[in-house]
Amino acid sequence: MSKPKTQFQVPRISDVIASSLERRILEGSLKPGDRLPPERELAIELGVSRPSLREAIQKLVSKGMVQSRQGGGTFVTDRLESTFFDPWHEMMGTHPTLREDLLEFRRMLEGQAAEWAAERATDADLVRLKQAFAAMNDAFDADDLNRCSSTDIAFHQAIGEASHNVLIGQITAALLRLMHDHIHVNLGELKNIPTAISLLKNQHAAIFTAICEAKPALARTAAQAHIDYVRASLAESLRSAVRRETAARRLSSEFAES
Amino acid sequence: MSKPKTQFQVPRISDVIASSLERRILEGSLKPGDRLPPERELAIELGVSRPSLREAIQKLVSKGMVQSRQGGGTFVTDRLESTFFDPWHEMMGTHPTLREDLLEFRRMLEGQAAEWAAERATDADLVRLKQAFAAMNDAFDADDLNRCSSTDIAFHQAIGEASHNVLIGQITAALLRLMHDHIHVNLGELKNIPTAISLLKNQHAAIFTAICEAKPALARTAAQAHIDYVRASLAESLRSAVRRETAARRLSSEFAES
DNA sequence: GAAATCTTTTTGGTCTTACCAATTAACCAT
DNA sequence: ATGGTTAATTGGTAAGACCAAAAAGATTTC
Repeated sequence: MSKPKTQFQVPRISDVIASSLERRILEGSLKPGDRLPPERELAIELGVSRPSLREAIQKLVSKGMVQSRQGGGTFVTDRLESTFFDPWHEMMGTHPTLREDLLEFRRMLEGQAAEWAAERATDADLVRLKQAFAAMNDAFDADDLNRCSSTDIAFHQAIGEASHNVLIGQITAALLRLMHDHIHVNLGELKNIPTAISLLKNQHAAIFTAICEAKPALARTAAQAHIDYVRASLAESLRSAVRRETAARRLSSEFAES
Repeated sequence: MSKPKTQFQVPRISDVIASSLERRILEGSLKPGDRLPPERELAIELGVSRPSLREAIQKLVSKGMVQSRQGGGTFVTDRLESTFFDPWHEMMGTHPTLREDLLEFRRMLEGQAAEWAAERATDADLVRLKQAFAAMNDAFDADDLNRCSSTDIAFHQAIGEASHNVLIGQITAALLRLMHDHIHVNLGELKNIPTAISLLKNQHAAIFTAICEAKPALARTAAQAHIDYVRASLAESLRSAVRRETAARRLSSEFAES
């Protein structure tokens, strides 16, 4: 009857699974929008039965971290975006100063991300970074605007993940998603400047090598210089565009292309 | 006509069961401390299979509304210390690294906020900052833990707004909201250290005067030193707390690490 | 007779298997 | 190519069995 012994609550296996998946999501290995492997595969991979895996998944569903559609799959919901950044999509269009704030914030965020990435990146991080870097260079060479913006985002996000700070990773991802189409437009503007492409490539390469060679201070200044250049070019590009008063037409036509 | 589109997500049966049980608990039909019927009986009574019932129960477990003991039964959580709702809250407790990441991120964020605030604060900003600063000092003197945490948040948020960057302001606010009760707990811990209160007041004062006197570099280092102190004190406080922990607690935290 | 110990029953925890339902991809006919 | 039908994929549910821990009951021991 008496049970004064401190009973170790043996962890439920569904709790272990839930924590494992939770950690994958937080660390970015499972990104918002991603689809989880099918339950049957995942159960085998984790070495547990499907009912146990389902219990774990239902825990995450009740937390709002994933959503399941019968026949479709189970998807990671992006909590940060919905929590923090939902109202900002529209603000982006209406409030022009937000752009400047965003670039300013990115200068700090990505500078810090690059610095920490140079300090903490694992071999796996460097592999991912190298792939993203190569893909981005290919896209720039191929002159494909869509691929340029998407690979550019992937590259910066890889840096954010390599910084090994959950908040840096998540917020970088959210901001980049937020800016997706803006980056697209910005790159279109920058292409009017002849030397812009090669300059951008050099800046990206500088960040990349600084991280690979584990030089934090260099990585930070390189990342900040990159943002500084983008900001300056954008300002210049906007000024000239406004002067010629043809920006609107060209922009809309480019938009229609995509 | 052939097939009506399933616009509305067909409710999972586990969700229906969970809602049903939840309702019984909230209505008082199942009081805190009560034991639920055995899973097998309950499954028959509800007309569902046991795995489905278990999925529902695990949802409630993850919400902190019930607790299960193998061989014992499933009980309605007696005290409403559940802390359910925001999943980030829970992660804050279960994932120790998130705490560290958050403090690391705040060091960058609030350092930058203080720097920019020192550069850009308007007279109106300084007035608000002064009010928040005075209120915080009053609260600390009055030894009122609730007012301490709320005024502390207000002070830091005022700095965020004085930085005149929308993203800094918004994210600072979001993170502070997220940390609200943790700040509360942290302050409680820090109060065990005799000199902590006066040290915190000095640090806040240093940030405040640096911003008022428009010394950006000083403001930044002051803000970062503040976070550094909090982080160090917390780590020390946690270490001594862990030393007092029982074997069971230590085991469960190790489980959470894995 | 009371307490400690052992055995049985209860009860949650997990696995296996099977089948249903919705979605998606593949395929084929036009 | 296009559109519709079919097949494969994938989550949703059910049933049965076995294990492990806890509680209840029976037995032994003093």
